[in-house]
Amino acid sequence: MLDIRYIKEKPDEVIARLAKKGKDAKEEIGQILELDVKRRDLIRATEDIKAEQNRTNKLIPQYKKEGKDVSAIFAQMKELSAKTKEIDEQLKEVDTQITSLMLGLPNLPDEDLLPGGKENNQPLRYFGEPKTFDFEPKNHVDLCTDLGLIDYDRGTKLSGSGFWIYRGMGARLEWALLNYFIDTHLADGYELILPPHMLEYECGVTAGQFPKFADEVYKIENPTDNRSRYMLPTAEAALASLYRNEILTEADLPKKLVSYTPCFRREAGSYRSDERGMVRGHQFNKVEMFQYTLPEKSDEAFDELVMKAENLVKGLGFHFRTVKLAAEDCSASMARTYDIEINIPSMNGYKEVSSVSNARDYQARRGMIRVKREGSGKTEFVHTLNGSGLATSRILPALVEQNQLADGSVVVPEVLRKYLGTDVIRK
RNA sequence: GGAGAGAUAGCGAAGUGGUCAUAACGGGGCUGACUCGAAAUCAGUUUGUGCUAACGCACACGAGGGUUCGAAUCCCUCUCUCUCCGCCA
Repeated sequence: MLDIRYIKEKPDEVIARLAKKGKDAKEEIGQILELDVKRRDLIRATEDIKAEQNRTNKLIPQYKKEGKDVSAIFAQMKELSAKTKEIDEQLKEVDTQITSLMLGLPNLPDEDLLPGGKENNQPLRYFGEPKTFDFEPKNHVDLCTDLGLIDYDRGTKLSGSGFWIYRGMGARLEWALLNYFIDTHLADGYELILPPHMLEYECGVTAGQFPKFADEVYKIENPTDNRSRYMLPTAEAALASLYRNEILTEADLPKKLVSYTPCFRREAGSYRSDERGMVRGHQFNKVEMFQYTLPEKSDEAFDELVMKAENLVKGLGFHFRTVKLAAEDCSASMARTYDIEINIPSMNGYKEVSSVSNARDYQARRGMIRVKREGSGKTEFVHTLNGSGLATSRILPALVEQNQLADGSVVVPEVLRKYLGTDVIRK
């Protein structure tokens, strides 16, 4: 959620910045400003009457004690009460409209982002060299099938298209990756959080998925009660709500958290042909980094998260590039996002394996997550950041493709050997 | 799943229709006094949100609704917590 005071002060700037994200907010901003004036008028009107009600109300016990007639006061009170009720109803309606509009506005992109979409993404740095082969390399679907790492067919049998089964060494490789990620984060002092995999609606609102992007997540409805829950689309949705409606102290920050969860996505669109196999499914495993910081510390935290993600990819021996996303390619909640992309040989080009974002105070405003300042005692919204560290669904395909040998076996990266107990995966 | 009890400030807790929500009382935190320092003692201070240029004003007693001139207090619905029983990895 954006700061309504900022919208009021500089509406044109807000419109211009949102335009960089491809959002034409002219109409909404106009409506918000209009409703805000209306809202404040109503507040003043109802508060004046309430103050009078309170003053009058205090006279009643006094009059009764003195044995005076209170019927005139009762009549007056009744009138005032009717008036406030009427104005309060209008106010509630206006509040609902403003909230709905405010929740619909995406975050402002940082000033230094280029406008527009993917075509304006800027690679910032490259690490290593693309892998070359002196034989015809197989794609990961064939490799994983031949080596018995992934059972695509039976995954589909169990749950339909978009689901696969890790088995044997495949399952162990997956698990080894997750352990490597988590152990690295623990060594960096992050707290491991294992959250529920079903969340209530409010979590989606805070993270920024709801109300606009509700179609992207699975909804669970239980016929015996009428509560809905939503399959967790990313641990970010859980972690962003961890301190919802709480006031933290300065000493609490930064909170450095890491979660492992499966992530469930409807991915309602059609798959692109170059995303076969396990690159895009309805369920995948991800280790997610998350930070709550003081506002002035979030840039620093962002750099830390990017570096951590890069180091994980480096540790696996991948060539990668780090890309600064253009405004429109950042998701709605985020002020800035860097992607780390690796090369999957069969897919020609780079694929995102990590996405690190700074939401600034956007999520904190939606979830009322604040920090109390030590000196002034004032409360302020915290900043939230998240980054994948990492998702396995593209790492594992890339790993088997890049590390394949001519005989169809796959070399295990050094950092994973202690988890897997072998240095080569063979048939 | 069944039965019962509860939800008030960071914590414990009083308050059963107006004058104890400027939230008693207790304890905790912070500041000051005393002290070489500390403990003890004494004094002061300590919720959030909205509106306002400001003084201030309004709102919030788990959430939402209702009754009433007026609700922490009465009624309804929901959520959560605790105790006992049942079931259970």
